[in-house]
Amino acid sequence: MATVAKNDKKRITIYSVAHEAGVSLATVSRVINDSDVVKEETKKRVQEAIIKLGYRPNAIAQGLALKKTTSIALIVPDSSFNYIGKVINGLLDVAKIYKYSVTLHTSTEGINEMSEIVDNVIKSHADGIILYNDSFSPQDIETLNEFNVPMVYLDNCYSSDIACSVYIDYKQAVYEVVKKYLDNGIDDIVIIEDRKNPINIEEVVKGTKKAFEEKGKQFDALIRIPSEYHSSYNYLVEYFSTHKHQLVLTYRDSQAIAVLNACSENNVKIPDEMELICVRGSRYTDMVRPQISSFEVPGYDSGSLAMRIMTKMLNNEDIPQKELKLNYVYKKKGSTK
Amino acid sequence: MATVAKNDKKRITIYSVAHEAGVSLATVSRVINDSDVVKEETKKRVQEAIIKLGYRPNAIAQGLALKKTTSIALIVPDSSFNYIGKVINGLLDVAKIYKYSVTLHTSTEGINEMSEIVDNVIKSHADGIILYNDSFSPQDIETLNEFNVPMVYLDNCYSSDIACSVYIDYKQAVYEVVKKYLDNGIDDIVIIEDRKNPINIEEVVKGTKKAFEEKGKQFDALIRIPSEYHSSYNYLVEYFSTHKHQLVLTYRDSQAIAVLNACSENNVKIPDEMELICVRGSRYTDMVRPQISSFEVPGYDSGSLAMRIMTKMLNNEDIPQKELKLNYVYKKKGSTK
DNA sequence: CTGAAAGCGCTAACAC
DNA sequence: GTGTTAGCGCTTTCAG
Repeated sequence: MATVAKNDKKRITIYSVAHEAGVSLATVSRVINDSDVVKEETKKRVQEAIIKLGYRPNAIAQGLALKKTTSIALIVPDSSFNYIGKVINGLLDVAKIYKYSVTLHTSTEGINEMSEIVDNVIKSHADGIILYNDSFSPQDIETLNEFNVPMVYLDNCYSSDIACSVYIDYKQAVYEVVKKYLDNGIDDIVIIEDRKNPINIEEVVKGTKKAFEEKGKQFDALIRIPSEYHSSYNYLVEYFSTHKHQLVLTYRDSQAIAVLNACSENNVKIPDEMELICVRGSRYTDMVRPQISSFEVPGYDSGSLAMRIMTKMLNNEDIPQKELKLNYVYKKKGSTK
Repeated sequence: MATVAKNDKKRITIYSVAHEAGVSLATVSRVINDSDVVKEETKKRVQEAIIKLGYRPNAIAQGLALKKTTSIALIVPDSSFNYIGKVINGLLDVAKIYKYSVTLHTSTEGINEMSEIVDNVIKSHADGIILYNDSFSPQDIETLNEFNVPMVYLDNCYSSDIACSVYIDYKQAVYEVVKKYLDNGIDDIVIIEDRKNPINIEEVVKGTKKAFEEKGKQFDALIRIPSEYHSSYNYLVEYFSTHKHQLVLTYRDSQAIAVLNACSENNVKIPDEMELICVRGSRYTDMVRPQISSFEVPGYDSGSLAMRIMTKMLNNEDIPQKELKLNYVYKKKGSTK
């Protein structure tokens, strides 16, 4: 029968402070926002009262009065925490600086609960929305735009009157590396599908196609994981027991590691018999052996930049560029020759 | 000069709906909370007005009026996203069911910003706090308790009038496995320090000590990573070039993988020459080769359970047990014999 | 410089 | 059943 103690502590509000300091609540409000010029002496008196009572302004009431919540909504796919940790860190660090709080919303792959998420976000009156979800449909985006709340898209290139984006040009990145391989006469190149990142894998394909086309060749070697396979690893083990390629590209770290393992399973030597590149490198692509060649993408920076842009939008500051392309660096590791 | 369009859409509030439907705002309030008995007909009229206007109740105003925000604060170490993704997923899924939103706060290792976080959480008037941070001091906990807001500690065993916890008994888990090794005459066992998880590593040590003591032996083989080493990997490579042990225990996945690599670097064969166990297994401990023996800890479940308990506390429901111990399963993989 | 008072959008008695 | 009204805690004109 252990219910939890109720919260019935005396509420201490702006009134309590006003009373304690012998001023009006307006004055208290002024000192906590240090707006206007309050006489140094009364200011001090109020501050003492605040300390004495342990007063903290109620952000909810402030939100109502100001019609803004100083909170921003972050929407990410529920399966992404493993590889976007740094992005979130960047986001939160900047949010903290600008006194924004962030609420977390996850979207589940496949389930179309977009409208539910939007509903929650709108009701919460977040001042802005940061969307890290590469599988949103144009229609979803349309829906979001209607609410006229500032947005920044992360890892997706898109902008509008009220939306900016911070992204990495995976197409270009992949184009460059594939081109180099083609130049060296290597053209048996395949890409592993990534169901959780359809749009980004599409960029990878585009970059590859571009490089191929420039050589007058055609590319259509996207390896799709049959839907009956829960884990791509199982399929890949099967696949690589009968297929071999010169170069394999994946998007996510876990896909690359799966390829690595599938090959080891089948005694395919990497990089000697087959090379492997993971587009979006992570700490884990560096932990396996051989380490996997990949693009070093600036996770933390993309997060912090996204939040910084958000604060600019919220302050109606000038935004010279609404689609911010981030730099990447190709890191050659042991999985390529 | 591309500033962002301002949000000057006409606000549609409960008044708009009342007007549109030709009823009072009280009635509208009733239908959106479907409290009381509203005549079916007027109810329908109101609902139509809601749809027509696209009205969404303002959670902030509700929060003010009800003195509760239906939001809970989640505090995690900023370095943890890589391995507690599932925990967060569990948390959020349950929160969604109960209509709670969750705001994210991160604490940075070393930096004592606890008071700042507390400040933000208190100001935000979150209805509850879920704390996943194993490096909080008893004093921090004391501080938090003062605010009299319901808390649940994740991965930490602690409870009070107003706090519950969901945790895994790492001490017992480790005790069991170490005991088995000792029974087999293996006693050259070391534990790798984990600076980011001091309390949990302490549990690991305790479990080991207990097993040792039962055999009349003493344990004091905690390998501390010298503070000048940023990455434990570098230190471990050095360490294992001159040391060898029968069994190595780590807490986190990345530490275990670092050991694996350090050994491979030094040509120490795992598991033949040395065995390795990672206490808190993850998808990555399964991805490396050999796969690392570990305890399968129910990340998702611990998250969802924590949130469920939170909702119970918030509803003043009966909580039969305030410290919930979760089950773990030892998974023998390739890193042990 | 400071106080009085009118909201912000919604809920919850309390009347009718 | 439904409307009226008094807050919830804070900001912000507008006076003084």
